[in-house]
Amino acid sequence: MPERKREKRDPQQRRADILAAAFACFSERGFAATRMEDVAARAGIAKGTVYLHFPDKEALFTELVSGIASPILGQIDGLAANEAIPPRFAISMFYTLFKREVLETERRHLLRLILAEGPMFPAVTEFYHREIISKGLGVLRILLKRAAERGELRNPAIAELPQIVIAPALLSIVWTTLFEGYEHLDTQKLFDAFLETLFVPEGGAK
Amino acid sequence: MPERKREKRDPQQRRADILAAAFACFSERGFAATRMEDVAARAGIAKGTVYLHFPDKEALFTELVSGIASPILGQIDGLAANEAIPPRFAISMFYTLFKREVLETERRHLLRLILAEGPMFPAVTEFYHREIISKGLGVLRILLKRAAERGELRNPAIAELPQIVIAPALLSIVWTTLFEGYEHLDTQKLFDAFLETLFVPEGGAK
Amino acid sequence: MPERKREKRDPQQRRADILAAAFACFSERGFAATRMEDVAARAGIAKGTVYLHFPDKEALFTELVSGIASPILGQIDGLAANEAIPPRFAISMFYTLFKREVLETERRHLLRLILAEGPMFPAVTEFYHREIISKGLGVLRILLKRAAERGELRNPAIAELPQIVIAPALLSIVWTTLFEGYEHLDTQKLFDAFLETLFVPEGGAK
Amino acid sequence: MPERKREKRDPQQRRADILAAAFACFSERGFAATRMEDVAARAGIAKGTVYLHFPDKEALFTELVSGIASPILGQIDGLAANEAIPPRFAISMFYTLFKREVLETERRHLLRLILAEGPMFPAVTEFYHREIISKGLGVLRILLKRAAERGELRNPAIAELPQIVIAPALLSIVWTTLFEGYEHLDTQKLFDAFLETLFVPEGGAK
DNA sequence: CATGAATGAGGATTCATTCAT
DNA sequence: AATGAATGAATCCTCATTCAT
Repeated sequence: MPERKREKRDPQQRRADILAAAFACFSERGFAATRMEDVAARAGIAKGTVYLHFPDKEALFTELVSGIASPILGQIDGLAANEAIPPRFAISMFYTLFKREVLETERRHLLRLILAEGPMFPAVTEFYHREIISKGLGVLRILLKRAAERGELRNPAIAELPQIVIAPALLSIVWTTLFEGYEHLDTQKLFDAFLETLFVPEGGAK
Repeated sequence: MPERKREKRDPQQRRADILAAAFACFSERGFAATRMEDVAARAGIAKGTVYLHFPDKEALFTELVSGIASPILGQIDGLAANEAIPPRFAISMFYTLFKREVLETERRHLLRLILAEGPMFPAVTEFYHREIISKGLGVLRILLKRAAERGELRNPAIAELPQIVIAPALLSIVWTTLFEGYEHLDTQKLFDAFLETLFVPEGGAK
Repeated sequence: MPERKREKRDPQQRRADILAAAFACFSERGFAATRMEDVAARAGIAKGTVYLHFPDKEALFTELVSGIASPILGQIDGLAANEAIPPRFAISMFYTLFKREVLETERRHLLRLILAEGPMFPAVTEFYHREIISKGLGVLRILLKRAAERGELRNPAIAELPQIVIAPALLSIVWTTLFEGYEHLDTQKLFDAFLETLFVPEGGAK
Repeated sequence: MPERKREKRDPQQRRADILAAAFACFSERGFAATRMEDVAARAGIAKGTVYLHFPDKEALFTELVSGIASPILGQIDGLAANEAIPPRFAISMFYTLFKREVLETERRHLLRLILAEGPMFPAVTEFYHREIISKGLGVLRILLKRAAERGELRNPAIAELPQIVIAPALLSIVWTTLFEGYEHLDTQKLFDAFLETLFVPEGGAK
């Protein structure tokens, strides 16, 4: 019997446990359908303990979706800095990073959460636009402009629509979280084909 | 006294009213946060009356999301039938249709609903894959294959990944639903630029 | 078996039932210790039904203490109007009225409630001061002044302290609700003796 | 580092600190609305420490209200002992004592506490009647009787109703606690005027 | 059919009390 | 002894659903 009553843990660790449990619950059932008791049970603690770390359900949710995003960001930032890196390679890296850090981890449910619950939590949406989307698009814009100047884009007009680069990533997330069970999608192929479509073939330029 | 109480309407119409009200409510607040009373109020009827038409909240939701999709479908089906229609034009029409029938109507919230509530209602997800996604991809696959055979695609590999065509549509929905308030996205430009990227320029292919 | 399920009553009556039940509960146990379920049970209805008539516990309490006072007031108002009524008789009537309408009814717990919970509900205190105390003191002031002018007060200075007339009433309430079980107090005697103390003996003036 | 944690104080002092904190809290918010943590915080100690001195919340409350009364008592007792002290002066002293020791200290909330929580703690009510009320009335009865015998009372019947002397004191507490914010009451005047009413004027009795 | 008052299970949150440190 | 994190019973309130009118 794993009778682990009144286990006292490092507050930071406890907090992390709760966030992990909350992420699992919210991912599976959404904000409204998740009971605080579920989160507690999943974290292996009592109902009341959650409230020692988060003031209420909404705060738990908000901190959760806000906090999970940050780590992704740092890695993207670097991609545009070095001009020596070919834009196509940088964007290819963006997809690879996205695949490894989001799509193939539990974080893939994050976007679903934001999309699903966003309108109910404007602060979250605003945060995501400001901190993630806006910055990501900024980097992409630089990369696309650089590519356009170097004649590497099949359609230079795309340099003004960095969102287009995000589209397949978004699709991969939606597909994976909703339809993968019914029909497989090879996301690697998707990203490769998309890159190949955006960029002039490597050897064939000129 | 203009007693308009207990107005008796055509049951079919009443049913449609409820579904319309339900869609508005569910779109705005999600399944859990929508109260049956809200739906009734929006439909201009009493709480109990809803139950004369739908056995319970879940059934209302399920019938709703299922029913809303059908009208979209019919129009897409025709696009691939006529071989005389140039594939590029057909796909352009697909985007136009999507814009007019989904993006610029309240139906744009549909995806959010499915994404948000899908995990709680697997039947809905399954239905959407089978009835909408699967069929839509089928049509696109035919069109892309035809385009590839005619040498109209810049990257013929795309013929096997019709999801790529959907990606910008998906992005447009997500953007409109979540971020439009913070930063405008010109969806027409997005679709046009994407089409231009997919297809070999009409006259100018060397 | 008195199985009286889903009994539909006149809303006004239902409301009154709830208020009566709430009064009993709040009187016995105070605001905090009273459970809404207790009130419902006492009113013979389900928990949720209370909320159809009062938005929350606090509103129930506030309406209760505010509403109970009103009927008392009307009768007092008249006492000062007629100059022909001797002040001593009017004040004697005041005590009699108080005894019959408050002290000897369940309303006697009202004051205890206000005294006990007042500081937690400033709106209630304010209401009582404005609607009851202030008006009552106004009437008393007129009566005492008249009595002083006619030389009927043993100590004319009291005309400026109408609160003194209320003191025995207050005492009777406190005694009755707290200590009557341990030691009897003859309130009639108390009021009579008090009157006799305030006023110059009837025959002996001049 | 001026580590002042885990300060060890004299247990008696610690206990007194807790009682003082508890009185402040209970006075302000009542029994139910006071959290043990509030008491602890106010006493400058940790939640658990309270339980080292009092078994539970109820015991803390009971010991508190019982303990607070004792100091008042001793001083009153003496008033009746010395026959040389004129009754009027003794009762005047009673009011003065009451004013200084109760009305103008935080003890003025005591009555409210007892009145509010009495029904939930019969032992407290009983204690107060036995230890305070009963003894106080005993002293007053002696004084009034003595005054009556010496012809100093305007209305000798009062000798049998010592509660009458308490009435203005009670009123002053209630007024101060509830209504002072809305309308000022000069309690000194109240007591003086009442004394003047009870007793035959010193020199001027015709 | 339509109504909306009534029901009561369910979930968020609080807080007295315990106990490992 | 002192601490304060952890516990979970208790309570307010909501809302899907029912049913008497």
